[in-house]
Amino acid sequence: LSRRRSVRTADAIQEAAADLFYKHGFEATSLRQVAAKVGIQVGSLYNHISGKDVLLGNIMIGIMDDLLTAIRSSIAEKSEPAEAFRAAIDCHIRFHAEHARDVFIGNSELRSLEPKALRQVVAKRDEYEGILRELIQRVADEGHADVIDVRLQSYALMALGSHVAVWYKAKGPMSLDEVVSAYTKMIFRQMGLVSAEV
Amino acid sequence: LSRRRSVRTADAIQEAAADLFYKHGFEATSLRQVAAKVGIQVGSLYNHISGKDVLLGNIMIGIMDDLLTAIRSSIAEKSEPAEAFRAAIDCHIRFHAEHARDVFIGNSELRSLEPKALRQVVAKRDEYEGILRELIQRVADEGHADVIDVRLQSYALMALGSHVAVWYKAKGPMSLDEVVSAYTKMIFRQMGLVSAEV
Amino acid sequence: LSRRRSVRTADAIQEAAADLFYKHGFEATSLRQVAAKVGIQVGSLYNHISGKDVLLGNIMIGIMDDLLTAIRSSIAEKSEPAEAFRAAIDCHIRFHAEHARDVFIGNSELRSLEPKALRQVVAKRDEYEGILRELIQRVADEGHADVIDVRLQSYALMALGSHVAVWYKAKGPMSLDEVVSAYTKMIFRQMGLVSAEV
Amino acid sequence: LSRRRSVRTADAIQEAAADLFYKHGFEATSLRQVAAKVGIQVGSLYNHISGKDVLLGNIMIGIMDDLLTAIRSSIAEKSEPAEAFRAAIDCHIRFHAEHARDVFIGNSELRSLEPKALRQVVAKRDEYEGILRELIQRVADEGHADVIDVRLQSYALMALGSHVAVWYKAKGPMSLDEVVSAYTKMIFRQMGLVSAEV
DNA sequence: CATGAATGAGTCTTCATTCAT
DNA sequence: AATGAATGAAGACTCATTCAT
Repeated sequence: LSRRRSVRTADAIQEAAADLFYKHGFEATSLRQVAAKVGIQVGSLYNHISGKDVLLGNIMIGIMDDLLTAIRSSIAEKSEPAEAFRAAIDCHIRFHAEHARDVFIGNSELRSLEPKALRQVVAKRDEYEGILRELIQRVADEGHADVIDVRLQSYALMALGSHVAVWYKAKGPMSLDEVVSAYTKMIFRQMGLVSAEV
Repeated sequence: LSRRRSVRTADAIQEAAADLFYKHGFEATSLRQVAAKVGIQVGSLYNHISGKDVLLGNIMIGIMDDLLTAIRSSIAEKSEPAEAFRAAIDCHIRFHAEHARDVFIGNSELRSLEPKALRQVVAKRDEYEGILRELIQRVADEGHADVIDVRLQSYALMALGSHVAVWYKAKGPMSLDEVVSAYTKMIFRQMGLVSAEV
Repeated sequence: LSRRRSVRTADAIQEAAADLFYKHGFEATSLRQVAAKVGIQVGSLYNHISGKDVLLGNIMIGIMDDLLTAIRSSIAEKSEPAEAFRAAIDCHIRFHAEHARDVFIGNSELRSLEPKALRQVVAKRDEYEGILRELIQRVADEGHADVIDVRLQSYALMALGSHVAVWYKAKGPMSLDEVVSAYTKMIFRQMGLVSAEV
Repeated sequence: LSRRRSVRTADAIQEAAADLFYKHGFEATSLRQVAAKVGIQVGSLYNHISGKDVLLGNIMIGIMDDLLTAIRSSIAEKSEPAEAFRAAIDCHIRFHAEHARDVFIGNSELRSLEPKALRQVVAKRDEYEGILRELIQRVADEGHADVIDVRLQSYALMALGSHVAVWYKAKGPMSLDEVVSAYTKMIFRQMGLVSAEV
């Protein structure tokens, strides 16, 4: 059926657009480039998307959904706060390293979003940060950690994630596991948590 | 003298452009907007700049120079590694918090730079990171710190700086001194440095 | 039968197109709008029409045919010139008032017709005006009227018809009968005809 | 100075646009055509106009202003109602015959106007009709005329004007004076006015 | 120095039309 | 018959840049 083909084209458009938005930025990317990358004419794009803004919006919302899904499932069955926190950090660093492109777009193209999509994305972003913050709080409440400032601590976590996405390369000198392990130690220390405990 | 006026106009253009690049991004900013903000016509811009790219290049190089000057003078007369490191962190966080606009541009518009300017900016950026890394290394060598990975540690520092620039507001709930102090503590812990020692 | 359904769809397309051409004009109406109004997809239109121009041509030719049929049957069995003329005016005003949409399209979209259809429509239009002109001439020849200029008089008649179509609303303050009666009087006076005579 | 040149270009654009809107209609006219007719590039148009709609709006408002100015000055110093009415009709027919292009645009492109310009044009149009209607009313009040319906009578006048614009050609068989004289007689008769009286 | 008209390439988007399913 | 993806041309409009005044 052509139904499948259509879906494939729509996906290809999102993929191509994400690649180009990553490389050149949303504003600097023309739909001509997107169409060329997909292998269709510019006008044909409009059989699958309703406009350039919406395309960006969908991509960014999709990214945030993936991120939320990942973090939620990572902590799903951990009842111990410290255990959940460790799992969350693992997921957090790993996701950012493995989805560098998407993470970068998610961080840098917020200002190109139309108001409505912006609100949605910001809401999801707040939700994500809320999850991290609650985990930090719970670890602190349990008495295992000596958190200086929960808000700042969550910011620091977000910062590390975004930054890993910038420099980490799969073919670089450190394996992803090593990176995750090193960052985990650093974060634990930051919070006055003794790594061994967890 | 009209010489002065000219200089003032040229500066006003850089200021206006930086504001707009920050708010809307380089690609999304038109020289018409810049001219309007300065209060002149588009054509008149070309009496002061030679093109849009060069304008961006100058802004970014200027930012990097300011940053380098700041960090250098902060550690100028500190002979003790730990003392110098503490001063550098203080400067690093403070600069990023106080120059949010410039820092943001410096991080997000690299890809809009023409090759030549890009090389210059990247060189300065590498230089800056080199300074941080050397400080970390020296502190580690002295034996006061237990650094997990020097490179990662410098990355983490850079990440925190960029991120502070995003969220810190002069009128927010924390004073700049408090922010600096908290971040300093967190970084010291990360490195296994006992704050009290320094 | 699907034969009937097909005819019904074809008619619905003409109806929808006429509505839209009336409201927005031929050039400003897209086939997408037409299809949407009918409740089918754009591509499906081409099972019933062969193109946008032809659609317009058919509509306009249909309108002219209706008009010609109406005027002819209105004067069919009137042998007295004055009687026939009165009947024709009645029909003329009434038709224009009752078919405002079609009349408006017929007047305003001539320039959007392709040459061939244009010739056809203009021929029918000339034919219609010829009928009016002949009636005027006959009334004048009979000596009952004092026509200043037959051509101008026929133009005036055409003008009134087109204009009635613009302002007359079925739910307005005057009934159609009143409008017809008033216009008839005015035209008779214009021609120096005493209304009572006829 | 270039000031004059600029004004001339701006005028040339309005002229060219009016010609093309007349010939092909607003929707069917592209700014490319307008620019080509003026002898500049499409983009250059935007140094003089702010958009296609505004261009149309300015043209139509200009037309209505001209028409209002003409009718007002035609009746300026006539104190006798019948005399003023005769002068108004003269002006009305003459203006419509001599400004066929503008009148046609004024009548046919109302639906292409943006709401704001539409309101302005409709207001001016109402004002014009109001003037005609008041003249008719005054003639009727004076007792010289037997007007069947003032509103209809004013409509009829408007209709004749629009229609004259359609068929009258300066090089046609009738001189403009003859046309005006014939129409005047016809209108007087319509209103039961004895031409000789005035 | 400032102006503003002109340029020409480029932007997103819409459209009538075709065609395989 | 109906669908919907694809096409290619065209639309209005914006932009960085140039240059005569």
